[in-house]
Amino acid sequence: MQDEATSAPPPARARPNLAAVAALAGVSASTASLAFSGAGPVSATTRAKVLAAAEQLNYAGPDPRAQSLRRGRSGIVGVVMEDRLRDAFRDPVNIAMLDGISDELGTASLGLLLLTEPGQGGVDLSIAPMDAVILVGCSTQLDKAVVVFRQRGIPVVAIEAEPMPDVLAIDLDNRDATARAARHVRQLGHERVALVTLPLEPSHARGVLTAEREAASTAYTVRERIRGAREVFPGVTGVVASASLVEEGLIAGRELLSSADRPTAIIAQSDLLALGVIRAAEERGIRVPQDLSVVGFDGVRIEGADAYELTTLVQPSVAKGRAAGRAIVELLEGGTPAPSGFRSELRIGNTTAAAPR
Amino acid sequence: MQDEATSAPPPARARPNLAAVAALAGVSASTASLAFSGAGPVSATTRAKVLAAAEQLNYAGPDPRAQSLRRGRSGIVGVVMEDRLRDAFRDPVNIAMLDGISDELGTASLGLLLLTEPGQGGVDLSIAPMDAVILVGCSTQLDKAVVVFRQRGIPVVAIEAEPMPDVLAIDLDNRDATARAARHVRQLGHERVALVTLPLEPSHARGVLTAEREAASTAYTVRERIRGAREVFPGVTGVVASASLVEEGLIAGRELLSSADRPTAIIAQSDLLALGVIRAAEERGIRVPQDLSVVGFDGVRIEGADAYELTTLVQPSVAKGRAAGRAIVELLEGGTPAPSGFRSELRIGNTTAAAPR
DNA sequence: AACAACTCTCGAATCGATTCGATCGATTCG
DNA sequence: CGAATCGATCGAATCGATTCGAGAGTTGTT
Repeated sequence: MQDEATSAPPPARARPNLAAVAALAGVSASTASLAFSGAGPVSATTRAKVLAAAEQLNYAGPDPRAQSLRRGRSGIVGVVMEDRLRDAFRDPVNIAMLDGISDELGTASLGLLLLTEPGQGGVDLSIAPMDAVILVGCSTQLDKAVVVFRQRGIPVVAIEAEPMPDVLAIDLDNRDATARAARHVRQLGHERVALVTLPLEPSHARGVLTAEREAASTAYTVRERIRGAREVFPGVTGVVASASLVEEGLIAGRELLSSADRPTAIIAQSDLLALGVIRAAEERGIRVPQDLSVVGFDGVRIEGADAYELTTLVQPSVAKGRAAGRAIVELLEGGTPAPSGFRSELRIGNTTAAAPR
Repeated sequence: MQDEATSAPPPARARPNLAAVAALAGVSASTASLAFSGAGPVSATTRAKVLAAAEQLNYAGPDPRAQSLRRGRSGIVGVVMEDRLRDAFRDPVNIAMLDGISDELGTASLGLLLLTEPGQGGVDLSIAPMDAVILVGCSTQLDKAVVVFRQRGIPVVAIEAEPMPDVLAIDLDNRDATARAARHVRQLGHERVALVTLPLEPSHARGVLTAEREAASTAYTVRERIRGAREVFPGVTGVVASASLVEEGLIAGRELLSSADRPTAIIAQSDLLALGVIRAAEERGIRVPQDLSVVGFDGVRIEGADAYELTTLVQPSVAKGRAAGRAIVELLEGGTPAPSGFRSELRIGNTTAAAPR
């Protein structure tokens, strides 16, 4: 690299392109393209010539980037998760959903680009070459990004998000389901009830669930579930966890169970949190369900929770993901899929019982 | 859509492009480009004019697909996982690694395209517009894909894979670490030892670990760990699990512990498998560690394993991922990062003890 | 006043492929 | 035997931006 620029730069063996292959094969670029894509009549001999030339030049096939531009499709679907990956993937419910998504996308030969909400230093959401986007439990903070998607004509599907114009919703009965669980608890005679919620803010701050925080929050699912609980226990409140983890449920449980008139029932917004609460109870010698009833959400199987069969709301996570993936595929094919809503089912286990007197 | 093709097709309001914006702003396309990218001197007034025109036309900014082609970069890094996502993400060790990867990639504004091995109906590995690829614990089945990557000049980093030319290796001391664990077991006086391995084949078939299967396998990590165990217990064998799951460890454990002269120590290839083995022991009233010693691999924290502190090989998963991500970034910047190797550390817990006599 | 230096803008080439319509021979049909 | 048909191939336009070198206009120096 230190010699002067000579008139003829060293061959530098640039990567071959379709034109080079075509030239070597003695055909036009259009024919060579046809030979690779198979979209058009090409004689067997010509195709063979082209492939031979490609081999000779060490050509790997049409450049995906150029194809993207020309076809206006990159074959990539963005999946935007609210949390840091490390948090999101720790909850089996998210994995199940992602699995559903990837299943459907894979069938349609679409790649899955993992993205996290902006402000976290990740990729600028609007800069990636995506054909469509799936928003997973995202806050309304994404408004700006959604506007860009709309401008670009990129279809957007949102799983459990605040309804937005031009965004196809895949919803879950968060509110109603929680209300059903709450009614179950009330029928058992509980009156002192507390919540353990998922994070309310992007900062994932722990702490008491205050009216201000609640009002300021943009976390749709969390608020819906709180509302559901309030339908049955109007003034109910509780604490906010910083992630859906057993460890976090433990911390929340300790806080709730340390007070003098501790609750007799705790409604947690995920099974992991619920399990943590149970651990906190065990620590203090509080028996579940005799002294404390605990309700979860999700209906995932958790290793190590063998002693209990959690009373929880079983949600169809994989189906949810699958519906989102399916919707994306239909949208990309020009169809107009209908929004869908999924129902959770209250599964009564052995972690809820009549209130102690 | 049913009317005849008229001479003048309806305006159809095509999405605006940079040229349209430039025209409206009364500047050239090149100037408009500069105004957006900021890579060149543009007067404030001109920039304002361009941005105003963009707003008026509802232009969302330069098309990422076109940028990819022109720049020769898409900003996307593929991460190829061996398993179905549902399996891969169930093991915290993989999540941790992915977290390390995404951390480094995010810092460099690179997107993370999740891919699975071919033959699973997913995206054709060589068809996605990627700038680089990370292979995670992949079998040598990927040879063909790697060839294509090389032809395309796409750098490849492989985590715990069979060494391949032109592929940067991020390695773990699987063999040596397992040997160390095995020595620990031998020092405790164990002689009847069995293995519970991770899947040997892409089919993820369960069953006995036979010499034939082993020889035919392309699962590098699994074989290395087996070899490590053999350094200490030359003829040792065992059973193959179909995934890294507690449930699978349970199945494997049942099989191993049902035989008349059951092993006094079991070396499992993951902590999840080890925990499953312990559960199998509990089922049969076999005490750990008094009657049975169990060793794991990974050093992950597992919910529900509180009763035991697993003797295991703690591996730096996040660091491994981070190293891979870092290497990718360097490679894309034209650097030549060195391959790296990570060491696992034997952490002795309370699941191993002197062999029963 | 002439020249250098600097700032801003533009034209044209380029990235690598796809695709539509036209062309050209060869075959088939009436 | 002329015309219609069909298959194979090619040319040229297009996708949407980036970038290099050149040119125009302005300011500063001696």
